[in-house]
Amino acid sequence: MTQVRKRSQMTPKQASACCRPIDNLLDPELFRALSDPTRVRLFGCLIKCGRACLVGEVAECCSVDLSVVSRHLQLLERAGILEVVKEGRTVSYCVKYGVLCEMFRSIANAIESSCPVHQHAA
Amino acid sequence: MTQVRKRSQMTPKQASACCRPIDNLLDPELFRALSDPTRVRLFGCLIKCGRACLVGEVAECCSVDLSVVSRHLQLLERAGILEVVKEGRTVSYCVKYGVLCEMFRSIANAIESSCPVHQHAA
DNA sequence: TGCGTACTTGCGTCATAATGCAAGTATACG
DNA sequence: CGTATACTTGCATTATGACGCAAGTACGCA
Repeated sequence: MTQVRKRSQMTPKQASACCRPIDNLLDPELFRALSDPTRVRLFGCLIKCGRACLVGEVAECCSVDLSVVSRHLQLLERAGILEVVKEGRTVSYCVKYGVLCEMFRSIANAIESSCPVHQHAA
Repeated sequence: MTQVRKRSQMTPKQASACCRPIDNLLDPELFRALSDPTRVRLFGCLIKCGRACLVGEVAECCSVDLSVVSRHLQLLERAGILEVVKEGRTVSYCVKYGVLCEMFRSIANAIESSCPVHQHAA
């Protein structure tokens, strides 16, 4: 019996070697961007606002310094979940709704497809 | 016109005051658990393995000390995404697939329902 | 061209967190 | 009982990150 083991018999080390959809989806950088309460609060405001918002506007949601808000928004943009729009001396950020939805759905699907119970159903 | 503003006219501060499904879903603690590369690697192994794994087994996936792995797994368990099973002197962890799928799907749905384009369609 | 507005960046401080080693605990086994 | 196994915990070290203040930049406007 030299064939591929059933997944339930694999060691975690063996499992780590086999490539699955989940491998490219669990990005620590993305999760890190959402791991700070202040940042999540700002992000939540933007999501619910539903339009591009000025840095100064967003800063009103929180009691932290404007410079802190500026850096948080930059970080969320670098994480790929906010889009920045610079016009003259103003800077606006808006949520990349499509990217976010697709990302979270893909993660959910990938996890589901790795679930042993789901394998039975398939 | 003292009625509720259309969402596209809200300031982020006003938006922060109105309660949406997304409010209780973006949990910084959850994301923090997935914000460390080593932890994500261990978590990925468990997801792909599809069964309960011993701490020692999981440690083979990574080049870090066993004590570090032990602590990472404890943290993921406290975040609610791993389940711990203690039997005799062994300790196993397994992924809470259902919880994870539902969580990520809920986030995706909540974000989608806050998307202005989605509002048009509704 | 001088001033105000709207951010951004440099820097120091404080807090949190990742890691390894060594020691400790708890259970199984002979 | 004594010893090996399977972790867990204490502790020191080092790294990362959040924050505020102050200074800097970039643009618009009179």
